[in-house]
Amino acid sequence: MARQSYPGGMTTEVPQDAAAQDAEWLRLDRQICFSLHAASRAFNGVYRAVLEELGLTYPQYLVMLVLWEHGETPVKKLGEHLRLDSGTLSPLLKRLEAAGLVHRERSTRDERSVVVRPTEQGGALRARALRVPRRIAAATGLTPEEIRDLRTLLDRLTTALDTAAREGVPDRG
Amino acid sequence: MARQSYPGGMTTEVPQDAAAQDAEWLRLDRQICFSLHAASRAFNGVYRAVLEELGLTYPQYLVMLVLWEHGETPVKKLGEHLRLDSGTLSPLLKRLEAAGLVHRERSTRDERSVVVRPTEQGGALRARALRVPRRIAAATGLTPEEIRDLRTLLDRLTTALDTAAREGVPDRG
DNA sequence: CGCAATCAAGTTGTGCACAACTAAATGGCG
DNA sequence: CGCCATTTAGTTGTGCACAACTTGATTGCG
Repeated sequence: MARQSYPGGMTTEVPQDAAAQDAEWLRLDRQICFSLHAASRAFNGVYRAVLEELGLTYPQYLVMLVLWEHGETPVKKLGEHLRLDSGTLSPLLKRLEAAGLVHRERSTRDERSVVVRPTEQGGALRARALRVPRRIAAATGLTPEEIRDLRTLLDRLTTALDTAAREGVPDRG
Repeated sequence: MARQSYPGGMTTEVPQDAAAQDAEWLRLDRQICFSLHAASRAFNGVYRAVLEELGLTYPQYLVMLVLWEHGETPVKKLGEHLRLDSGTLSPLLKRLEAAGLVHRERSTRDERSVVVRPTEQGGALRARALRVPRRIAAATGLTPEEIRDLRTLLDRLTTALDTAAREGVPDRG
């Protein structure tokens, strides 16, 4: 997995003309950075438009998707599903609760835990959300196969990146 | 481009058992949503770790990449390159200026425009940034071919999504 | 010319992401 | 039992994204 060959036939071994190669890498990095960043925000923008009529933001929609699929869920579990910590979830859930879509209640079995469940209104929203995914898929202009490929690639990417982040990113291969 | 067939052999024509299909789509949407959202944040996390020693955030790095490649650039142009508006760029540039990395000056030719250029210190930072892309690429665990494929897919995605966002996302195909 | 439309940057307000921290409950161990 | 490490939510502070708005400069047209 390590030791791959790269653009100029270069390997992760110490190259001879590192400076010139580095400059080229900087250009490539700019491109991939931009692509990913732009795609992420473009996706966000389409979801924003589609979710507007539901009164949900994109992260709020993700939370509701989990609740619709699994029902009553502790904040901790929500965080694991979504890879979000309480610093993000607490205020988000507070807003969902203020909107009357979810109910939060401290567990009696373990009073550290807070259990979140959709309210009746929150459950009813699912019916209106059902047509969202089709519209998003249409907006991507990708075939189902391409969507699947993209997802596979993204999941591999996430796993690798998370591992790298945990173990530290080496300066040289 | 429109009118694609989907999972159950369904087309964008009015389907017969829309409800059951919709429920399945909701599950798929949860998956692709999560994948993209997670990948985006995982990428961000790795950049955060690598850029920490440069004292840059990820968006600040993107700005510096543009400035290193093109030199003196008006805020407007920066925004076009990065697809960011002044509401994001103004405070970001203010922080970069406070850090001594860029200089901002109102153009004398057109006093609406503000021109940004790297300071000497900002230019010097490029040397230290040169090794960043290699480390990121290593962290992805992807081959150069896969990186290229990913970029192609992401660019197509962004174009399609931006078009859909501009033209409005249809409820039914 | 004079004025309305346009344009660039900046400001304000809302929401998300995340690091660092606090507070309270729990569980294990001497 | 009593104490401490761990766990779970929540809070605080910083920075980004974006919509809506303000301000001031420029442009174009009657």
